[in-house]
Amino acid sequence: MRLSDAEWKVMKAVWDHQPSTARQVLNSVGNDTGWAYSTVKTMLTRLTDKGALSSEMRGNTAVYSPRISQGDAQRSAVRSLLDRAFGGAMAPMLRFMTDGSDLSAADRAAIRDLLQQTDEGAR
Amino acid sequence: MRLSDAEWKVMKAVWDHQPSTARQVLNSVGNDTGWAYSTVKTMLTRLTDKGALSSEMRGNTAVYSPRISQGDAQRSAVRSLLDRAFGGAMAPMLRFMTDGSDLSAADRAAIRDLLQQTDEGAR
DNA sequence: GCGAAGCTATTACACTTGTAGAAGGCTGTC
DNA sequence: GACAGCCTTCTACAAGTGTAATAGCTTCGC
Repeated sequence: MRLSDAEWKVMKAVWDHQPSTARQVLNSVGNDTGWAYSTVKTMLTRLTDKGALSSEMRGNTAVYSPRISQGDAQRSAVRSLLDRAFGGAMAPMLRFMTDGSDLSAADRAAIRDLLQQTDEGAR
Repeated sequence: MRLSDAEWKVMKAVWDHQPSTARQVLNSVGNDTGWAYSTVKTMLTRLTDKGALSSEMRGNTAVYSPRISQGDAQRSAVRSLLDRAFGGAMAPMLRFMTDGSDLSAADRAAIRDLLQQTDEGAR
């Protein structure tokens, strides 16, 4: 399951608050994105068609629930980046995560040590 | 600089062998992709327009060189995934990399320990 | 019961991406 | 010097993405 940028934003809103109506999603992401209601609705429809969400009518209003977990989506996004940009090799990707990151210097040093061990182990 | 799937494949070929002609790129990726020559050429033109490659005519043949380093492209791809799918938080992303990965069990355990420290540090 | 407000479904349109064919220009070889 | 082969540039087209307007149905408050 491949999610586009806009789809990620919508999915996050639904993961955070399940189930959600279109209105609720708009309230959640609207400030950030400036989207129109109908934009959100289109996204929700497309995500439902893709199988990422399920929808159920409650009265005359559709409520949407995730059909895939955030964890699965994240896992497959990482996997896909790994394959696309790093030839599937985990270690080099970790290495890039340790530069200029949000981790503390100590954390970064620790990761770096870990990677060195990985390298030595592979040799 | 955002690279699409196909663009990544082309860029990797050029990074591996600089500078490269369209024919060389095709030889490098053609087996894998089954692309036509003109497909590669289109990609190279688009990448040049985007500023990811520079091109220079050598005789009647264009040779392409990277204008951005593989490292920079990787870094920005990681950054972008981090923002899109993990709200910019490094630790959760690392956590997903430690499940079902190519790293050895020992490596994964080590990363897990590291993350635990990160969590405690943040508390 | 009627109007406002909210909901749905349909349609649209520009841009990006993947993929390539076609037409026309050089060049090396016989 | 003509033809094969390789190169370039132009054009195309379907699918996916971002973004939304619009039209018509429902419902709640007065």
